[in-house]
Amino acid sequence: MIYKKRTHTCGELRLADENKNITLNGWVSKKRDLGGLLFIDLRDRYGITQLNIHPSKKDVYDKAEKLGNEFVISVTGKVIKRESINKNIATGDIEIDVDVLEVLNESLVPPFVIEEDVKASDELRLKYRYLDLRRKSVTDNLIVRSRVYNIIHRYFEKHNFLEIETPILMKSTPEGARDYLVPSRVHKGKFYALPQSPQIYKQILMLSGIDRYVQICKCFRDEDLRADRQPEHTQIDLEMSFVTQDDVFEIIEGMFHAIWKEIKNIDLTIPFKRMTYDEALQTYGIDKPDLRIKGDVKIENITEVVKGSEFKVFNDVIESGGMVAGIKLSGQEVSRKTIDGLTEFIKKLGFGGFGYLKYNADGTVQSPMTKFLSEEIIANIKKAFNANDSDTVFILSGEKKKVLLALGQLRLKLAEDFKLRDETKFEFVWITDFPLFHYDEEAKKFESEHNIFTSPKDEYLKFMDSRDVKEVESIRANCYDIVLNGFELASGSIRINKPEVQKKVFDMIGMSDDEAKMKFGFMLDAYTYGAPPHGGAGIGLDRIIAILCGLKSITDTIAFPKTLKASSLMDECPSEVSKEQLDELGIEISKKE
RNA sequence: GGAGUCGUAGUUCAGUUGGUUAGAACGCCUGACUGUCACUCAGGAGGUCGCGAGUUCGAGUCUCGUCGAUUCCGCCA
Repeated sequence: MIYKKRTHTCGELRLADENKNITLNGWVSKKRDLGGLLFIDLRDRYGITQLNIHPSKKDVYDKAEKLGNEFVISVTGKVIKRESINKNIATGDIEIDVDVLEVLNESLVPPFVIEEDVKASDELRLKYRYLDLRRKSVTDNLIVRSRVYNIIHRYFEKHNFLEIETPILMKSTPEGARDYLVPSRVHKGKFYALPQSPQIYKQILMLSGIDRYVQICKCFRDEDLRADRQPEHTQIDLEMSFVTQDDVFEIIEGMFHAIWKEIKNIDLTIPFKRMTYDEALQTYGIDKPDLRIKGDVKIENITEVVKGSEFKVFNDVIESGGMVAGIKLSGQEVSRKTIDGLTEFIKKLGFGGFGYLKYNADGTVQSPMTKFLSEEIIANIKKAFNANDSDTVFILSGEKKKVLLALGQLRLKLAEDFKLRDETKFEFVWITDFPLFHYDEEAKKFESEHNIFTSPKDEYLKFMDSRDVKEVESIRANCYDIVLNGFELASGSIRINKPEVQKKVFDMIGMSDDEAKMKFGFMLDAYTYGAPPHGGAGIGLDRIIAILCGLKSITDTIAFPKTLKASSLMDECPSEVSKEQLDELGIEISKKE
């Protein structure tokens, strides 16, 4: 096909280009026919330029009148200054006085109008994703994503990392999430798994002396989805040898600094804040605290303060080893209606309700608990929270962890309802020292909190042979997360590199030698040939892009996302396959009852 | 696996207590219009009310099932 190729893009021309003879290629975005005078907005991914079709050029005008939206055209003409300028678009000072118009392709009427303020449902947008991607707001996300890839590649290259691809077809391991399986034709009845992450490969690369590895890779998990969970997501995967936790932190902090500098022109403060898991839980009631929340909205343990009160609810809880704790809301008007709403919220979390103390501006105290609590205790609670008049304190009592988690949720709810988040901030924080194991009451056994290669901190090695729940659950790991604005962005650990420690972990979670050998034999073998100390992390790229683009969901950071039922509405996958294909694989589909 | 919400014109939605011919806006088509940029104005076409049963004299509306989208819990790093 021969046509006039563009000399400029649709976002490029300015008043300085006046009188230039140029050619543009693009899509008809909008036609405004004033009868005799015809304007066309021509769109490409760079922007929009207005075309002016003058009736004196009859053949051009006749052609232009027949154009529909989304027709692909090539126009040649002169850049002229507009009579009435449009301040809303970058090219708004000029327009093109069109001399030649070629239709490169026609278009059906699109199922929805392609405009920034799109009215179509998500379902329709996904079905016609190619049309949705013509919208600037979606394209812009992909542009940010592309730039971030580029920054990452450059950053790790500069720091001497090797970018190494690991297999997409790998061995299925039943630990962690459910695997996506791929049947083998050559080995009928056997299956590959798609990687949940390249964890095992990257650790093996460390044994190979690769020393610094990075990869931007796809990870697959066949689990039920949520708004911000896709069946395949992208991870910045890295691993380093001869390092401590601090070395890993430094590299990752540098990466975030580089990304924020280049994309947002923001100088992030590094090193990031650090907080242990226990501190996060006790202060914020969650392992991914949102530190953008203004005011002193923290959890205070007031078990000791209310000891010896007349209040039976508190006394029962304290007697059974529980806790009384609360959070403070500063300087907000708390109405009866607010209390009712919050009570409803707390009930959903499995509590009967909560107590509250409203310290009024006039010095009086409003609370359903005044008749049970002495003036002294009420004053001491105020002191414990460092509360002022016009502050409100919400109090929960019960089993310790349950109270903390509920107050954590209440904190987020208050932040939402009273708009306490400073949306301009990027609050990074490392959460460290996670527990290594937890006891599963149902299965009656210990389970790994993180992946099974995470190393225990040296000072807890003494508990690795214990089976006392308290002792085992007290073991802390060389394990860390990066949390940004309440979202977990990255997770990693210093790995176990001594076979005898690894064996203790397997023992703890009840995995026999035979079982371990079957599942990870090759890996355990590898670790007997001189494994260097090493550690790393996996960083969620989709979520980083979502935050950089101000999106709530990761869907629009991905060119072709899937729905919550893991299907793609555009190409209609997954789909059935032919009997021949199944026969080749030796697979039969069992009939549903 | 469980719970909730939604599904009506090409699109986004309205549709009263179950009652005559299912409406609006945008889009689309036709016509008019020389400075629009959400152009304006006049006219027109366009419906398997997701699908399948049931209740009823009568179902877009009520019930059950099913499919799809979506939100949450379980699950998942």
